[in-house]
Amino acid sequence: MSKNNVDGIPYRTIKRLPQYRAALADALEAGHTRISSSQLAGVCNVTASQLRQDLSYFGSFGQQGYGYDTEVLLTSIDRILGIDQNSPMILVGVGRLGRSLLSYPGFAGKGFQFVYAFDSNPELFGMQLDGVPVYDVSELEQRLADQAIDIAVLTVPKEAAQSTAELLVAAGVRGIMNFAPIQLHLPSYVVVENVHFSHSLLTLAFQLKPRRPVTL
Amino acid sequence: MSKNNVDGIPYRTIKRLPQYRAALADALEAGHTRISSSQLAGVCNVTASQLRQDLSYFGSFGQQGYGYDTEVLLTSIDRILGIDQNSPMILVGVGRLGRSLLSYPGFAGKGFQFVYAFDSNPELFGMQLDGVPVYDVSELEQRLADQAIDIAVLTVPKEAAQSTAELLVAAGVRGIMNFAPIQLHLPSYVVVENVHFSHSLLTLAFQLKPRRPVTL
DNA sequence: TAGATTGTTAATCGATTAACAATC
DNA sequence: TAGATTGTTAATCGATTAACAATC
Repeated sequence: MSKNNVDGIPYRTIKRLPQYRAALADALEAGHTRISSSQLAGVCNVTASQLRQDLSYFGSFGQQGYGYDTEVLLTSIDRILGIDQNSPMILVGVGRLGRSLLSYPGFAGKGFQFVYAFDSNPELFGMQLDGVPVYDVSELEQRLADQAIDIAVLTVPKEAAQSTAELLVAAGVRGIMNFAPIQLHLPSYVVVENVHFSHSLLTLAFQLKPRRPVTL
Repeated sequence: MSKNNVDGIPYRTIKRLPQYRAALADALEAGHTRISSSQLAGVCNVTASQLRQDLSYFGSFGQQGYGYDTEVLLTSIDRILGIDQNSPMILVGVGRLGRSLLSYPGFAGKGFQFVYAFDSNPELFGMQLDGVPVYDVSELEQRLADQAIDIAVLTVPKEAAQSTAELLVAAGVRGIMNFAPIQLHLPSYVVVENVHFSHSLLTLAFQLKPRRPVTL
C-alpha cells in the first residue's frame, strides 16, 4: 500500500469514485434510470475509457449494448466506498471552521457522523454544538477507550497540528482529515487526507497569472 | 493549457509549490538559513529528484555543493506563485462555511483578501462580516463593474452552484474555488479548483476499509 | 438481427525516479 | 582540493487513452 496505490487500486481512481457517485445520484434524481459510460464520463469531465477502466478494478456493473442501470451502479459504488456503513468521527479543534463542519450537510447522508468534539478552550468543555458534546482534548485517549473511532477531522491551529495528530494516533485513530496547513509526519499506517485552503487558492491563482509562453 | 498542464508546467508540479513554500517558511522561522533538496524534500514527503525537477521548470535557485539559501528559494517561490501581489477575491454564499472562510487566517498573509461577499438572503444585505460588506447576489455584475475581480470563492448550496457560477463568469470572474459538491460546467478558460469535503472523507474512509488482497 | 456499448488488452503518453556531469 | 549537491538528461514506471472482441 504505497502512496499512489491502495491494494492495487490507483489512488487517482479512488479519488474519482465520489465524483461518479455524485453524478449518478443526480442522474437518478433527474429520472435517468439508465446511463452509458460516455454519458456519465461527460458529466464528470473524464473520458469514457477512464471511467470503464476505473470501474473494472472493482468488477463488472454494466451490460454490453445497454450501459449501466443507474441505481445498480450507484448502489455498487456506495458499497465500494462504504457509504452503506456508519462511520463515527471526531472533530478536533472547535474554531469557526470546525463549527461549520459540525453542521456540514454533506456528511450525514454518507454515513459520517461526529460523535465527539475536542478543544483546548475550557469555556467550550461540556457544551453541545449541533448535538455534539465538546470535551477537553486531554481526555481524548480516555474518551476513545470506550468507543473506537477510526476517523478524526483536524481543525486545530497549525502550531498544534503535529502534536495533536500524534495524540490522535495514540488514541487509535487511523485516518485524519487534516485542515491545518502543515504536512503531518505520522506512522505509515495512518492515512491522511489534506485539505489546504490556501494551497488550493495559490494553485488557482497561479493558473490565472499571465505568463509568457515558456518561462516567466 | 490542458487539464494537466499550464503553459508546459505539469499541474502536479503547481500543486506541490505551496507545500514547498510552507516548508521553507517553517525552516526559515526555525533558523535554517540553508537547505538542501533532500532536506526540503524529506519534510514535504517527496523525493529530492522530484523537488529539483519541479524547480527546474522555473529556473535555477541553488548552488552545487551547497544547496539552497532558504530565504532566496522562499522569495523565488513566492514570486512564482504571485504571493507578492495582491489578489482581491469575493465570497459568494454566506453560510456557516462561508463565514468561517471570511476570517480564515491563511489567506491574508498570502495576498488574498475578500472585498465583497454576496448572498441571496435579504437579512444579510448591508451587513459587514469581518469587515467585508455583504450584498445581494443579483448585484454581482454591477458591483464587479467598478472593481475587476478574478477570483471567487463559491460556498452556495449545491442546487445554486451551477447558475451562480455562470453569473460569476458573466461578471468577469476567471477563477473559482468551488466548495459546492458538484462538477461545474463552464467555459474552458475558467479555472476551477474544487474543494469537496465529503469526497475527501470518502477517499479517506475507503483507504481505511479492510480489504482482501485483490478484489473486495 | 443490427446497433450499441461494455470490459479488457495493448499502445501511448506523461510523470517520477535514477544517474551523473558540472561545479561550488 | 575533496566532498557535496545542483540542474538536467535518460530510464523507468504508472496512468490514460485507444481499440476491439464479446455480447446484450
